[in-house]
Amino acid sequence: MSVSSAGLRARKRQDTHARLEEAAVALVLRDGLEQTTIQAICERADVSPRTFFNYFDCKDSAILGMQQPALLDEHAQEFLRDVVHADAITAVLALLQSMFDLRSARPQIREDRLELIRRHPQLLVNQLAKVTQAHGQVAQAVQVLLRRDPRFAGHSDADLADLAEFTLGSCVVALRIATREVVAAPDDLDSDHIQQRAHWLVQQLVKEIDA
Amino acid sequence: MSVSSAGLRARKRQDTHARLEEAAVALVLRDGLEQTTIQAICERADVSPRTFFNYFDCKDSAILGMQQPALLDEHAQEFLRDVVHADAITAVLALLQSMFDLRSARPQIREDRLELIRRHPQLLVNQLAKVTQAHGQVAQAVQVLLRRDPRFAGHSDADLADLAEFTLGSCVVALRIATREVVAAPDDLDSDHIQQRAHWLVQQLVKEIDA
DNA sequence: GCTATTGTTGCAGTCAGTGCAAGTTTGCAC
DNA sequence: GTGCAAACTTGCACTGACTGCAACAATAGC
Repeated sequence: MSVSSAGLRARKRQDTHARLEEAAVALVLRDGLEQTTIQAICERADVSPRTFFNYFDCKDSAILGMQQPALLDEHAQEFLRDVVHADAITAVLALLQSMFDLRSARPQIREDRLELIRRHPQLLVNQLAKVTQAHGQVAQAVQVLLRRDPRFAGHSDADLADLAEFTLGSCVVALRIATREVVAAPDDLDSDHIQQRAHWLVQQLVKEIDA
Repeated sequence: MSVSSAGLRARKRQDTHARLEEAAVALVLRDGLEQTTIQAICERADVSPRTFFNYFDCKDSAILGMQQPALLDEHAQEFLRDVVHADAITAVLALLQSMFDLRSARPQIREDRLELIRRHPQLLVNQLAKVTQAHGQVAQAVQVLLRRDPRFAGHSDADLADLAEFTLGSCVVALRIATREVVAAPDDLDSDHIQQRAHWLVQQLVKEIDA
């Protein structure tokens, strides 16, 4: 079962996907976020502008290599079904990192993406915001996770739903800030560092509340 | 100093502003969010489409009556400079509510807005997200607030900046969820209820972290 | 090879949002 | 009230994201 046995169609799809990602990253790095049009990306990737939207739902998704929203839902349910973590925060942070994994791409693309995040923090804000919006399916997966925790046994479904959404939202914010911070210091790029920093942020929040 | 003494120019501006808000709310309520175009809003408000952008930066802002982002910054600094609250979370929640005050409009508009939030939760997500993005000035105001708290005296500026942004982000999420929840139960519409609910969410988050 | 499925593309179109320049209205000082 | 400067409105032309549709091309599986 070598890679080439995956079928011609599937390989072409992967290839086009990769070319679009590469083109998006390279052009935005060279010309800037606003200056790069989808049309330009398509020319470089040698596909029709219309085809672009068969692979990504918007420009930002191509730049950061995010999957389509619908796929995020499935991924979330699958991920949280099995994994057992120390606490819900850790589990959700891990989920988010697995959705939006800066390590997954080829080294060159990865380095370029980090630079793009440095130059355009807005990218991270916009893309991570999508996780929150994604039909609430992700939040629902978190709710299932919380229900397994005996400390939340007494809560109503409505309370648990709100709390799940809030947990997800807060983790998104923490991960965004932590990523930006850690990315700014190139030597420290490490998913564990990002996670630690995000976790630290949540812990500090505790201190603000009961004064 | 009656209202009419405010100058003709200022009064006309207020009037146009109000007409645009009314038109946006009425049309979205009647036709739906996607179906309502800026052009239609302008026709109803009897102004040119080009003029719309002298008052709002996008469609959603008109629908919910949000001020321009630049004004939000000033407001935040002013608000947090004087007010002293029990804790930072409470202060930030109060700030956000003052920025985005569902009570401020005329009764009819207000009721319609609540219905629109019920029908299109996305409105709240998108608009409150802007607060986070607004040039970081709002986050900076929160940082000043945190620095006044002796419990955070030992932190570096970088830590404090991150923590301020995280605090702001979490409060935005909490307020969004709490607003949607409270708005869904029409009898309970009360800013205090929203604030209590948001505060409760943050408190619950604490319980998730140290398992 | 034949056929159903899947992917690509061009086309035509809607709509948000921007810059510019010309025209109009208001504020204000004299 | 005259005249000038500032603020506001408007039309125009434009860019660019994004969508639906229908024709065409390529692949998979038999």
